[in-house]
Amino acid sequence: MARAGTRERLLRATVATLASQGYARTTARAIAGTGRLAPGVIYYHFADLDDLFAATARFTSQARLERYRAETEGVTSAAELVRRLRRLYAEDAAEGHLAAVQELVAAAATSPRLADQIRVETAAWQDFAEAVIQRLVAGTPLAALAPPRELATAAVATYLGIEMLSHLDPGHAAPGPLFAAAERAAALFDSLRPR
Amino acid sequence: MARAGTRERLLRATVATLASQGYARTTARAIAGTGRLAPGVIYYHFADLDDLFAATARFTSQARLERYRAETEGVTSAAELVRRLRRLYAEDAAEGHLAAVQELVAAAATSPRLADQIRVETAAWQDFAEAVIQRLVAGTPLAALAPPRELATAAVATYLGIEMLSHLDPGHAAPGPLFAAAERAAALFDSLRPR
Amino acid sequence: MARAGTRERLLRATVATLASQGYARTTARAIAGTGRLAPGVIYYHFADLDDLFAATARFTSQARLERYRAETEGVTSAAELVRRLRRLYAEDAAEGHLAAVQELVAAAATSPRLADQIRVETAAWQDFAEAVIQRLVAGTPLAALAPPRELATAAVATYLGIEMLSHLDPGHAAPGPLFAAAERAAALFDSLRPR
Amino acid sequence: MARAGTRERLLRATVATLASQGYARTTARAIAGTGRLAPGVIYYHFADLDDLFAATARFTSQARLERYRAETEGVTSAAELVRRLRRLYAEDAAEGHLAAVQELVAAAATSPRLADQIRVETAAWQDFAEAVIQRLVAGTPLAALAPPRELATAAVATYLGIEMLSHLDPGHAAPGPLFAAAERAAALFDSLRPR
DNA sequence: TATGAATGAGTCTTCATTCAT
DNA sequence: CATGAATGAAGACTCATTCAT
Repeated sequence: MARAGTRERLLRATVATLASQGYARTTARAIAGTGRLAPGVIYYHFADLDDLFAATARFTSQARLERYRAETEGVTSAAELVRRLRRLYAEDAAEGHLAAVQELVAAAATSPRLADQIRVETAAWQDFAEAVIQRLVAGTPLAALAPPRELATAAVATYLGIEMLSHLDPGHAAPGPLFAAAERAAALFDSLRPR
Repeated sequence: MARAGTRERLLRATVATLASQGYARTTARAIAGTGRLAPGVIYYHFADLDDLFAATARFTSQARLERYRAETEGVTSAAELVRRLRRLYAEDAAEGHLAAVQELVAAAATSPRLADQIRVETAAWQDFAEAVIQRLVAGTPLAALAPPRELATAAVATYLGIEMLSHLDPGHAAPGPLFAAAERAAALFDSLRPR
Repeated sequence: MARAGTRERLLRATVATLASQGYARTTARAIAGTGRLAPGVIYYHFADLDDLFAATARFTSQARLERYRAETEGVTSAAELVRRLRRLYAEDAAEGHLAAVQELVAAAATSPRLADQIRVETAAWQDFAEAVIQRLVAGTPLAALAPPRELATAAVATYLGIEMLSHLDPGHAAPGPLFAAAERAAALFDSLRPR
Repeated sequence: MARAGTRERLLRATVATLASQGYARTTARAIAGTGRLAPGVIYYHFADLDDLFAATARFTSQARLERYRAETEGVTSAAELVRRLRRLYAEDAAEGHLAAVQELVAAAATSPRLADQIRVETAAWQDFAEAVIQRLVAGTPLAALAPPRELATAAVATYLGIEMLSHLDPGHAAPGPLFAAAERAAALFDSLRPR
């Protein structure tokens, strides 16, 4: 029963378990429990846990990247961009996407296979960030002093780092003031920009 | 004499093992092996592994913070600051400090005790970053649009995020261009600053 | 048509898998894989794996015994007999018959059902061996000092034992010199025999 | 407690379990149960089950070979030799030595490591058998028609094969008549021998 | 204090078997 | 008849922790 879709159920269960329990407790049993499946199914669809983790990295990263692309398409104002990112970040936090990614990055320390997959995904995110930054910065003096590629790397790093910090905090209070400050800076940036 | 020595040997062995093997493989046996000690000793100096990890977080964080304070004392030029941070970051990478911290943060997902300790340590780092930023930004227009507390949070987040990214990369190539770009931006910032 | 075909394909696949992978790795999936069938079919033709193993023992034993009977029919010279056995043994080795039987005997330790079947088969082989020996020994002094029934048991035991030894040897070198020595002894025996 | 000797207890428990349950049921849990030990100890003394099996092959083979050497030392009469072997075989059967070896040989199909060890042991037994045969046959016409090395191989093969057959038989009746027939043949051989 | 053997719970993984299609 | 996804019970192995020495 529920023949089709088991694979995706496993992927979603893995994201949810990583986000709520952390990597060390994301065992085969825990994942199966979250998805209300028998532990054995995992090995019917994936070679081993490593394989499942790599597939999960790909799955969750691509789904979110799709969403980020759709939401930021055509945005040219920095302030508007920050507002959209704030909403997307809230979605990420709610769905556990960022928390899961962070755990996967930690798990990658033990698994070269997973590290490879995550490198591929972060590269896609850096490309995305670079394209967005390019759109904003083109024709401004900022372009000269801060090359888009490096800004993109810093942006992805900061995004991940903020999630790390906010997960240590029971109130998850960190991102709020940060986005607020970013919005003020973005508004200033927009006002200085030539049209 | 040997008493104090064993405790510290355990702490150093834990940092080294976390950095080289990752959290999941930092077992009691692995730590003891790194420090050339019997696994049993751990329980003479620490209540359990959780306790050892919390103590390690404190130990390595405070030692590095001490060093960062000493190296950045009295620096008022942004460019000089970036140059010093670059050297300190290289030290961190060599000693495995940042890698160990990153693994501890991941481990904190499973251990509230460890999460508490790490929250204390990151707060200390944010205070330090805030003080340094205050020194640089005081009396410049930047102070208005980017409040030092938020900048400090962003700085710590970025530092941790960069380590995450660079650990995924076999060549650990990420930080180089980033520091170079930061140095150029810092020089520009210095030139715009009133004396 | 396809009905009978599938059953026999399963039997052949079981022999091949036993010979190449050993009993412990002759799983339902492995057998199905060898025969390019779905694992589920096994249970349409056999009650369970035990039943399949018992049927395989019967199948391969009877097919080979048929062949041994045909090839040794009418042979009265010991030397000629050894030459024929040597060829038959080479066939067994090539087809994996003996290797499969050896694995089935080991598996019989766990399954009384299979042990029963194998006992039936080895009894048939001892009867065959006894008949052949009877033909050779009749009217010679050997008949007195070595009763055919015991010689037959020893012959079957040695055959199985040689296969065990030769399977341990990567070069499978054991049987060659043994058959050569047996041929010399058989020639001597023939020369001493009254006509 | 019982600090020393745990290793040997494991080896003896492995022999006993192999003999009574067969290879497929000689699990870590079963071995530990037989030796009244926790399953975990196995991995404190051996790398894995493969390692334990290889060590068991060596242990039981060498202990028995020692005994065979002592019991056959100085025996020059074939009839006396067969009588001694009969007693030794009865010991083997009682202690499960031969049954264990047979299961180990079957297990070797899956483990190259174990196959290597068993090859070493069977070689030692063939050397032993060759030396004994040499003593008996020296100076008789048999030496010419049946080279000792090949006779030794055949003897070891037959010994293993008899054990296989007798294990299939619930009454273990096979060896009795065989040894009786061998004794008669040996007496005849002795009477024909020059002194 | 220090050692290292021992324990037992828990992890990943495999596999015979069933069953909806 | 055939398929192949799903189940659940083991199995091998690891590891934090304890404890006699």
